[in-house]
Amino acid sequence: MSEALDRTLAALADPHRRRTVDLLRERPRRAGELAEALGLSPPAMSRHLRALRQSGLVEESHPEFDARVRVYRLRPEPMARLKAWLDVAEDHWVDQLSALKAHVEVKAR
Amino acid sequence: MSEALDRTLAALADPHRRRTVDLLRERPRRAGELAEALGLSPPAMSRHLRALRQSGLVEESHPEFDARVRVYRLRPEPMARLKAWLDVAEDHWVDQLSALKAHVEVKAR
DNA sequence: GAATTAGTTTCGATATGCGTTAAATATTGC
DNA sequence: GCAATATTTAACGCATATCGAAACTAATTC
Repeated sequence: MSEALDRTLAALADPHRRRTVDLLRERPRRAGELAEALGLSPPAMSRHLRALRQSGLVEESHPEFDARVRVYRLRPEPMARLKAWLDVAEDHWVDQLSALKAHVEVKAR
Repeated sequence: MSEALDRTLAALADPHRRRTVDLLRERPRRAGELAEALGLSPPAMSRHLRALRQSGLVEESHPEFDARVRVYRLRPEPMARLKAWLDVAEDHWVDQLSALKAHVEVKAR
């Protein structure tokens, strides 16, 4: 059922990958740009980008002007799914809170 | 800075722990109840619950009627923080989408 | 107070994840 | 064509996570 969610969470669990997502949230970036920003070696960065790609969080594209370069950009679905999962939880918290609130209010009279 | 977020995500990255959170979302539960529901041995469950406790996602309490039993319940803050982080991203998606939309609309004339 | 129950901790084994170095692929520039 | 650039893949070592089994703690029951 929520197999995809597990892979999303696993991908985001690594601090370097989460920072990568933070950077890609601003705009698409080149692999080398990300490596430098995170202080990672190119191989290490490449592996993280592969993990993010396999989780569906990012996608890769080659720019026209230089086919050596690979540009990564975020894909919205995984984050949207995660958000949806959290919102279910949030709804429940709201339920609990409003139930508590109602109980307190009745008691206050 | 977002050290707490990393620990939350690391805790949720394990499928058994995420399912545990799903179960605790409904209501607080005993350790043994969770172990049985997940098909985990008591030691395995205990270790997962410790990880969840250390991440701040759950808290433990002893019920009055039997001090051997340990009841676990969700704590809202970590999920709220995660939700807040996702909402920042969401805002950006909205920006990107509306920018794209505006671009398309102008072009359509 | 002996046996049972609920749960945790420890220990040893296996597996998985991450980083580094070195080599490989592909593309660009001269 | 040859050197340089951008990035990935491969091979290895190290740290960490997880599980099962056994031992342990503490509370309950009879």
